[in-house]
Amino acid sequence: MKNKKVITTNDISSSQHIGKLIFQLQRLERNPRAFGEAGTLTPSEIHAVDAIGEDGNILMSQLAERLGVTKGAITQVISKLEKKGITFRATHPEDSRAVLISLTEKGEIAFRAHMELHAQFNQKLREELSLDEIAIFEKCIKTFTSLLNRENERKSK
Amino acid sequence: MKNKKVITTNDISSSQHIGKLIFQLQRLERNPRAFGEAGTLTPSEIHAVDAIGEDGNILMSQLAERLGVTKGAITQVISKLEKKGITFRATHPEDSRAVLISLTEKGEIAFRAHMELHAQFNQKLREELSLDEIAIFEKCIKTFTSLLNRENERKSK
DNA sequence: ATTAAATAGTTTAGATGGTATACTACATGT
DNA sequence: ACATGTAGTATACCATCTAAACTATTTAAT
Repeated sequence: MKNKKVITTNDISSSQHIGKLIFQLQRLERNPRAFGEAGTLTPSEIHAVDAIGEDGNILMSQLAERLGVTKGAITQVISKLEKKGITFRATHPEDSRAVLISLTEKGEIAFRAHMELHAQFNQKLREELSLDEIAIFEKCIKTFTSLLNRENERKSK
Repeated sequence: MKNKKVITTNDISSSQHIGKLIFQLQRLERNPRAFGEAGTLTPSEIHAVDAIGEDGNILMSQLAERLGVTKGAITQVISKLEKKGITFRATHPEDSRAVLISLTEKGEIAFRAHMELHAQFNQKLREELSLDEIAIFEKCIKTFTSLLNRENERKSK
């Protein structure tokens, strides 16, 4: 039987906060969600919708790059979205191998519902934090992310 | 063909930073990793090791609660860890239904290697951010997490 | 004491989301 | 013209989770 904390240094506390953040993020990323008239979409589906929505239309391979997954994974998620009537494929006019993905009307609804969700979340955050705090928060997130990115790059070599 | 940004408000930028953070976190959470002599563990395995390591020993159901998954999921991950020689089961002395999980020597090695990884990461973060910034960062993370938590709770009702 | 209900953990089928690999079809450079 | 490269797809497999049915044990009610 041990004590709860074997090592006690001031860096543990920040780890704990970040740990809880990761916990909640993962929890959020595990469940499907309803997007208005567009119906229920899984996390990976809405991520794809988000990327397509921001670009207007996008190649399969660009989507793979952007979401950090293989082309095979994209084929699967797009096929599901197509079946749900959220996206549609079109052959690229100058390269018949390439496939351009776009949002249907229903897809646009899902996209806007998702944007709205984010906007609401950001507003809640602004209600609880000052502008200065948010500015620093963003800087820290950027630093944190680039450290994480370096970590991920290092590992994938 | 649309413009890259349909809507441009100042809350978009913070979304983008957070989006990238989530992207990198998920990327990190997708790949197994080597923990010294203890061998390679998948993300969910090291999460379990972490929780057990901090408590010394823990019941299956406590572990499920702590990791935010069902008991069935815990049974599965612990069975894998046991097969790898990282953890072992013991019957609770006062309730023969209950099972206490503990780390083996090898499990302790994995736990310490993981702690070390976190400590190194925190140190890098401290090199790039001031103490004041870190303090605000932690406050923001806490706020952000509790908002996320509320969101998750709302949904699971 | 008996018995019903609650609780701890396990098992298993199926959902989700990813990879690796082999494949088809098309494009491009020499 | 032909070898090589590239875009996307299909498929087998892996990791992780849930839900639901199950066993075994404990607790509570009468």
